Amino acid sequence: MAETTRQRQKRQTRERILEAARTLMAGGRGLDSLGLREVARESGLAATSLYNHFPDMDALGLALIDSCCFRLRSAMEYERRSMIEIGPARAVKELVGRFVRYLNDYENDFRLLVQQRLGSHDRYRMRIQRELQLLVDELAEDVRQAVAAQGREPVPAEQEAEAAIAIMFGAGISMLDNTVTARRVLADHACLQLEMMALGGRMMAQGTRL
Amino acid sequence: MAETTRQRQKRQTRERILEAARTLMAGGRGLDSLGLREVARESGLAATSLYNHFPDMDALGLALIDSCCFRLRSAMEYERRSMIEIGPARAVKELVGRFVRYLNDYENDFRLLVQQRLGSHDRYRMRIQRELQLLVDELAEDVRQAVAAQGREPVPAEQEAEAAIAIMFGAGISMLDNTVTARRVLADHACLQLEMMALGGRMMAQGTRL
DNA sequence: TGTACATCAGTGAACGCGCGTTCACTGATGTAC
DNA sequence: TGTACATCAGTGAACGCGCGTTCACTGATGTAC
Repeated sequence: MAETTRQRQKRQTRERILEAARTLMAGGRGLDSLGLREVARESGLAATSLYNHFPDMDALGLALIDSCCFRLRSAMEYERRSMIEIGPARAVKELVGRFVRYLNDYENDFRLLVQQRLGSHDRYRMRIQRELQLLVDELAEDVRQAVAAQGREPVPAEQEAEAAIAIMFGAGISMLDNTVTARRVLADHACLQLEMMALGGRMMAQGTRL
Repeated sequence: MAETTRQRQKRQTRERILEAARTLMAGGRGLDSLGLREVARESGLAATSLYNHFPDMDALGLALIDSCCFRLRSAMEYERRSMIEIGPARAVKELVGRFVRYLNDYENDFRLLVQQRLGSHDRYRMRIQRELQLLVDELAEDVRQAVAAQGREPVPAEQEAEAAIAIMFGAGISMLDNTVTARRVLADHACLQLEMMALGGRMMAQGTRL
């Protein structure tokens, strides 16, 4: 059944509210400091109207986080298949490049996710942790497939993926307070670090230890 | 000149205020949600008394962060010298072990630092970033010295250190929401990841690339 | 050592303000006949 | 197609509450003579 006028308008208003919240957080402000009246004002609505879309402020926050999770996944999942074929060196560059692009496009998303990953709100935290775990799992699977496709010894893929995400997120956090030029340097560093990690994984696969 | 009674009492009160703030944040609450009256109540003081110790709430927050930075550095700097002598495998274990101990002892410190690292308050953020950079620099120096002491090729120490801190902090964040048993597993993973990183560094020092 | 004065940590009342949420309402949109 | 009724997104007034900060004040501690 097609969407009625009313349903469409409601959906659009809901999106306007979320967009307003996003706008307000653009300057680096935290989700915690976001006020209901403030969001309403930015949306061009009466404060009380927000209750027609979200039962309370927590629900609004969760909706925001959900949309951030969705966009992070969309951005990072793009063209996973081709990653396996291009070889490890280019795959690392591609992975970091994708992440940097995500960061440029959705800087505030990233900030929100990392902030709330350690926030005081349990549901927010768990939602984000789950999302990050999915990211790690998928990356690990990619690594496994790529290594298998090359006929190499199986590497500790899960560990590599976990470390890779940690390294990229760490670099991402540093990037936030830096200029575009400095960001490029940080991205190069992240590439190098991921490369080291991959090389180390190969060594381990061959039984070498420190 | 010895401390007068008044000076001692003032210092003690100040410490009581900071301690109260710490206590209130113990449940995982953020610095942002901390109220002046709340801290005063927990300290057993009138709300207005806090102004005798801090010009405003921001200053209180900065003092808290300062003390957290100090304790992080103290905890991680302990016995740096011996790290160089015990060899890389044990050094990695020692490093992670030290970090886990820090996390157990000062869980709320860590939470505060990581939260405010991306907070909206510029001075807080810069203070913490500076502290983390010091940590990276020192670790890099240790790596360099250890490698030199072993007569190995110089490795990309700065990169290894940066990645190592990212990996440990990432693991630390995951640990916060986990049981003691799960924390041990996460610590083992971090050790493995650091080891991979070190092995990869050696490969690179020999000119190997992906 | 005793006295007179200065300092200043701590207090309680008061300020204006925005917070999240509730409520009864309006009026456009949707629906049943 | 027209009419009568139901739904429900959006509104404005009002709620109690705690926020950070100011101010004039008290009384113990410190200091100069």
